[in-house]
Amino acid sequence: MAVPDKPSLDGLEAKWSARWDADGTYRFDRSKDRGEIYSIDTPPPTVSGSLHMGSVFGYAQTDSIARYRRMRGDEVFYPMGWDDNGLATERRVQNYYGVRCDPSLPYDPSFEPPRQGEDAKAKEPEVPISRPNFVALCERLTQIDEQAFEDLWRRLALSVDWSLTYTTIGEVAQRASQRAFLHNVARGEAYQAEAPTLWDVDDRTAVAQAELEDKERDGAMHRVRFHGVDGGSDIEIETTRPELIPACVALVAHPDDERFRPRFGSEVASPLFGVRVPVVAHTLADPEKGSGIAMICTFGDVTDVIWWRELQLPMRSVMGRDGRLVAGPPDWEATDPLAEERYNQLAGKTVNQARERVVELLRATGDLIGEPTPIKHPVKFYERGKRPLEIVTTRQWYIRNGARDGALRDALLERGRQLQWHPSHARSRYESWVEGLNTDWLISRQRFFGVPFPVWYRVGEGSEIDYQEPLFASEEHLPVDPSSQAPDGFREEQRGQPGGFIGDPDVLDTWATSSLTPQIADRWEDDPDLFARLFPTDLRPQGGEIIRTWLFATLLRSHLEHDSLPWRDTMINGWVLDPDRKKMSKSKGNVVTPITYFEQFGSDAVRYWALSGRPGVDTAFDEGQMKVGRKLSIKILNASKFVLGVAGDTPGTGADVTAPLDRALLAGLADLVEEATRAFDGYDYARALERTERFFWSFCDDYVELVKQRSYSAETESGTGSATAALQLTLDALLRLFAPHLPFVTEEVWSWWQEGSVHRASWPDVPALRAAAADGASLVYVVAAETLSEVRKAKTTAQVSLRTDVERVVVHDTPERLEALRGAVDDVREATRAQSVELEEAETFSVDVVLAASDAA
RNA sequence: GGGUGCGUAGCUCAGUUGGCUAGAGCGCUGCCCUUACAAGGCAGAGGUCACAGGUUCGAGCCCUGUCGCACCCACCA
Repeated sequence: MAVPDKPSLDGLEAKWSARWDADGTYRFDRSKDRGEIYSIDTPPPTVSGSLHMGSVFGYAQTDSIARYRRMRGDEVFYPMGWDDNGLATERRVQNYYGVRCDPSLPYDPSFEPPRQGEDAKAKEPEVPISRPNFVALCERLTQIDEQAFEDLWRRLALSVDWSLTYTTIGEVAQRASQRAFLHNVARGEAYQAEAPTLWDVDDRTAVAQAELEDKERDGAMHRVRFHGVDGGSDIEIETTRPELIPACVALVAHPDDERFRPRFGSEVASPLFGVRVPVVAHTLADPEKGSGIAMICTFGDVTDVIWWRELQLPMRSVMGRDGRLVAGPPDWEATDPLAEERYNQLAGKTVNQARERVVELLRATGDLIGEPTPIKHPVKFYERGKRPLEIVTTRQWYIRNGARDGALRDALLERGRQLQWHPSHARSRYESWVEGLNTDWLISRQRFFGVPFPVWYRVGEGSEIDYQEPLFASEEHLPVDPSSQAPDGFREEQRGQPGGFIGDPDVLDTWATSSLTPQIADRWEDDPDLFARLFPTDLRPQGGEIIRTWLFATLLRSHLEHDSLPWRDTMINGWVLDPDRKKMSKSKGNVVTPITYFEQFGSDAVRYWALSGRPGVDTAFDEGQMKVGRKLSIKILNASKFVLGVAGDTPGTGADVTAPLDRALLAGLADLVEEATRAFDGYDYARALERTERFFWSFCDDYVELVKQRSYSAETESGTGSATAALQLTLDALLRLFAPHLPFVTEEVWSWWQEGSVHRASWPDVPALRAAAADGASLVYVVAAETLSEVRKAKTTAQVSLRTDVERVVVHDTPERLEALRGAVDDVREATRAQSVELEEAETFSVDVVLAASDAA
């Protein structure tokens, strides 16, 4: 293809993405051995909403690494996955279609959703539909969303092999998730337990520690009187949750607290309900807080759970799974009709309603001391939740994660040290998370769109369910759906019948699938040959905010299943900040959609912005950087057009590089390649880009200007062949160096004069450049460029055109630098349009410029 | 309470073994239609490198402390 007269960026994205797809440019060759392969464990984006610049930011960075490794000769395994299972999708489906899943409803084969589209948000009540109908809608919408994501990624030029794409709800992922779970069970790493659990009352599901988020909320501190009994005096406590007084099981103070020491072992009676509770001691009670003594309820917060467990207190739960107080008082042992009547005023109320009522009652009985004091305090939320979490007792599945096992915890910390973190300090976030784990990983969710547990339970003759000995699916049948399939040895008709079975109704935490992305993408036991060529993988790129979830969980699963790290390196990308330095997020309403920026500046320009962000560093969203990227791309087009115009569009001019200036350029180019290589090997795509860009601008401004006249000359003249050879060699290398960052424009220029794709070309070869540079000394180029710059400055100061003729240029400099300049003095004379260039020794560098007589000042 | 990162030109940021007058881009100002590029090019102004000590011949870079910002972790009644 020839060099166009008027090069342009328009249409490059569509043209080249189609070509790459047709040519299979990024196709993975699975016949390669492990040692030849560079495998990437790509983050599967959550396909539950709009696309934002944060995704573009991190994925572009990963892609630059993939492209670099490919050019270095590695066979790059770079798949894409879609994380479509889980609550995020369910929420989106609810809003999008105006429906709600009610598992008690029967399947309706002719169901069509009442509405469609996000803006239809929840004016009308949601229509309840069956679980199979709901799951079908989830599948329908995720397919639409996944296509939109793929289009975006293609526009961004992610060099993934699209034939490798997986989804976290897909069959491969389900099989891997269930298999890994069964292995965990077999090794005793997964277990079920009935225990107090953090519970989201809106989504009606248990949530795990990793999904918690503290939020500052307005609250009020209530000072409340507990009544002395058996001759003891009253005790005042402070609480933010007076509605839980009926769930109170004890008061607790620090064992060394002299104020309460005499009371330990005695009892007090709760206000309103008159329930006798013991006064107990525990070191977690803080004498500084409140009145120094706290009430323990089942359960107000996670500290209550610890006290309850360690002090072996009774259970008096009042919180329902719907976030309302349950009907009828808890087991108070001694029941008082008045107390019962008071409790019944609270039953069925939400937390806030119950709190109000309790305060009224306390005020009436005189047990509220003073008025409630407004405070701000942190409250635990599910990270995507609207209301605070409650704690209810439920049966759940867990995987051991080191929270209760020091040896496992130490092993995981050691794994963290074996992993290569980029940047290295990202590891501290992992370590503080592992060190702070306080519960095993709760992996069951009371939700619908997810991977089911491959588990059934026997139903006894009296219809009681036997949770003690679950029936597990056998591995050869995976994936299974226990809600529609019967366990071995049973028939479907026995479902729910005495002597029959029931399926486990829960689904796995989405992270219990996502934590297996290496096994899913690499096809694990489905394709052991492929797995052996890919696992453990080379790179895990991801955001820092999911170190505690995705990274930790993946490392844990790999440690348990394979006794190895899942990857060798991890690259942690930063946040995208809006211009006000706030993290961009949908909830803050400050996100911008990438597509408008692709259209306005071009994909390469958007990538340029993303790849200017240093590894791991939070980076401001900056249109200015995109403008710069666009300018750079256009400059590459034009400079290439010039080079190929004078040097010809046939690669390899055959001439030797002989001129000192040309050799100096190539010596500098070799240095650049070494530096860019070192940067990329350390995952510093930004440094590689910055250095390459700097060299390129100098090449355009200085070198091209210096050799312009010489390269225009007829082939026979001395030095012409040297210049054109150097120009070609440099353009060739620069296109390769820019290719990982700016895939479209480099491919376009490459196509003007080279065979194949630049993205399958090799990374520039330093020894070859050194050989071509021969004795080249960078100083020649440096001094020549500085001299040229001084002359330009003189002309600018004189307010004359740069093509104005110059009578005389006198360069004052040290002998060493003058000697260097001597090799390029003809080029300097031509470029400055000077009649003569004279060199005079001096202590420091300076240039006298005498403009032509007619223009001279 | 513990931890991590960051504080360099009006703005966004480079500055990797401590080394000559601290850099880039944007923005601002001025000049130039130079046969690759006017949706461009060239040049200029602009900085007590948060602050205070210390190590060193020499510190933006190393050490100590202080202040500020962001984030992470934690049993916050």
